[in-house]
Amino acid sequence: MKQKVTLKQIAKELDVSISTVSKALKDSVEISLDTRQKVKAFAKLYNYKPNNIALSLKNRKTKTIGIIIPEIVHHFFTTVIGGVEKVANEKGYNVIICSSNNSFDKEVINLEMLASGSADGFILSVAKETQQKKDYHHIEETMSQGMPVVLFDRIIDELVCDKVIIDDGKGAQTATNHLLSLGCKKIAILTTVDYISVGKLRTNGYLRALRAYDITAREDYILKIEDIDNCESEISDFLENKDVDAIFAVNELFAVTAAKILDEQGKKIPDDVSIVGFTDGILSKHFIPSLTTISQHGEEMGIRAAKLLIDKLEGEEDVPEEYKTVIIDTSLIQRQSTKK
Amino acid sequence: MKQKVTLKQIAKELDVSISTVSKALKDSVEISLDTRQKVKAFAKLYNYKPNNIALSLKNRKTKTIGIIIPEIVHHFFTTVIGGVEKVANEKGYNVIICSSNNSFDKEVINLEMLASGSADGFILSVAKETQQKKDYHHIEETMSQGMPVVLFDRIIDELVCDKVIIDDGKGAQTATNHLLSLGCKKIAILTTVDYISVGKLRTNGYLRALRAYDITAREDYILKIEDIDNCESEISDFLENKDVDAIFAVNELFAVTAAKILDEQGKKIPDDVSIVGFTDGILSKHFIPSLTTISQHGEEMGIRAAKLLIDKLEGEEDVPEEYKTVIIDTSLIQRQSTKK
DNA sequence: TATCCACACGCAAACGTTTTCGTAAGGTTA
DNA sequence: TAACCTTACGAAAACGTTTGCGTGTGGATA
Repeated sequence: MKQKVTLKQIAKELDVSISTVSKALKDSVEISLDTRQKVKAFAKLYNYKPNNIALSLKNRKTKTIGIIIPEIVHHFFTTVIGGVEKVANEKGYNVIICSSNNSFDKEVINLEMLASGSADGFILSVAKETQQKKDYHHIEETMSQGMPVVLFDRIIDELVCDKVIIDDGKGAQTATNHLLSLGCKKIAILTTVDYISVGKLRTNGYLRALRAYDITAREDYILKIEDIDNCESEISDFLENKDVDAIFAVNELFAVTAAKILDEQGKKIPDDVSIVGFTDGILSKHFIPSLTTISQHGEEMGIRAAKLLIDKLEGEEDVPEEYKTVIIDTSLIQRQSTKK
Repeated sequence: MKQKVTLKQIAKELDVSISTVSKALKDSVEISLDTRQKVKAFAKLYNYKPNNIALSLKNRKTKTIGIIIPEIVHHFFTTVIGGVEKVANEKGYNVIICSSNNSFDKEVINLEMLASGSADGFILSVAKETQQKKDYHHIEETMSQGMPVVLFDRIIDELVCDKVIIDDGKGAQTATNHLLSLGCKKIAILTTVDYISVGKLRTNGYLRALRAYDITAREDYILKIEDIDNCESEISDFLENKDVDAIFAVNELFAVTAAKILDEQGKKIPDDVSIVGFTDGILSKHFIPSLTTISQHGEEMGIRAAKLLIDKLEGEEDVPEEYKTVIIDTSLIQRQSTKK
């Protein structure tokens, strides 16, 4: 088992100094051609690779981006990661991914861990618990130590930093408008509790769309689901004996669950009830009927977030602070769950 | 913007030496109680956190596990990651995730990058291209440098290291047996091309099950799909005018795509055709009808892989090399796509 | 008073790099 | 031959830690 070879070892073998080896490998003119070639040959033979840790310590940067997301087993977030990776790799950055599992504590731990030397900056979507607690000290602290942070999707208005979001309200409005334009009048919404920022925004968009059509929103058409894991029974209770002709669901799971329940009730989609979801994931695409949905363009979000972050990382040190909020366009993908 | 505070700075402020600060923070008896308290108070005030990079360099270990997977936007792999994270976090390890995007080159780059200082060991599932090329020098090299590697799912028989797999053949056999026991006689299989190890193993399991039932396998009941992105048309062609009463698909996507096509052909599931899939993902669970499938227990795989790796990392240095192959049990999850 | 021992702390090396600066040897110029 | 310039290399600092060991101070002991 040959251990990793270091400059020191090469230097010893070749009976030159460490600095000579380092310079030779970098093709410095300070070193004679002869020595350069000898060193390089030796390095190649022993498969020398500079130690990243040492480089990080020396350069005081890691060339690594930290991503912290609420869930790793989640299609939307993974598409965002995909986008980040794309840009990061192009620019020679590595990516560390951690999941907070929607726990505030784990978010804090992960952030502090990565912040103490492992990453130069962060792309993050905050945990549910964090949004609930409204405690952002860990993020503020990270920024105040000079590490840029880009928030995406589940952002925090109070925090001054770069952000990448979709216009959740507008997306929801588009979805609802689509249903209205199809002639639907009794449109229910399946949404989340209010402390989830995106849930609230989407609910508002739904309400706005109704208002624009002079339709009075009805309390009993709004279901704020508490426990996602148990959404089936909540939705089932909600839909029982309810006379709706359309459903707007703020995520995929709610949409397909509703579809399933309607199916069991003997209702036809889209003939009896139309459904529009949010997030263009695998479920929407492959479900029968396939679901009309609002695409969030996750990969694009990742790309933009990564670019913003890298710009900050590679930008001038003392350029006046300037923070951007990028709003990614959503788009309606029309499929089978809404009639033409 | 207060920069990160270091031992040196604290030492300077308090007019003591760096070592005193370090020891004080560690509650060393060498340092007087008085000084200790002073240092700690100051450190807390300035929110001192030891620099991980420096620690890694000093200790020659990073307390980080590298995961390299073929795809990040993939339910099964993310569940594995979930399992790895669970164990890793318990044991104080960090996790770096990279995706090879099924490209050999990217796999090599990622591995070399992480191997040069960023991670102590690896958990990896190889890229399609790597299986095709049969070039494993990068993995061998990593191991020869003393970094343990645990392979999972898409493993490489030739490589001597820890492995975590499911018994793909047995799983496929279970699936096929299930169909046979329901009285199905004309069972088709939708599988991948042979160089994907798990695809081949599953195909073999299918064949074995048929043989045990004294049913001769028919070439025209076997579809080896080349291009996953284009599976719909391949499956559609395959299924046209084909008189089958059951389908075993080696993954979720093939299963639902087949279901969709059958639906369009006016065939009822499970009455006309039964379907069994592989991988218990979101699609299988939420599809209508929900799919009977073989669960791979991804999280469990992750947990076992992480444990194996950490055991190696924390084990004695010169204990005789010993490698384990853990086989995770698969299980049949019976749902609506196969009749009772 | 000379010796010894705790006590409390500092020095320095080490981890693997990069880079600035210094310098010896040899050659060129005046 | 003295002054100078190249060429080719080495020494050392720096990044932030940890830790073994050395050491000055003061008090206790003989």
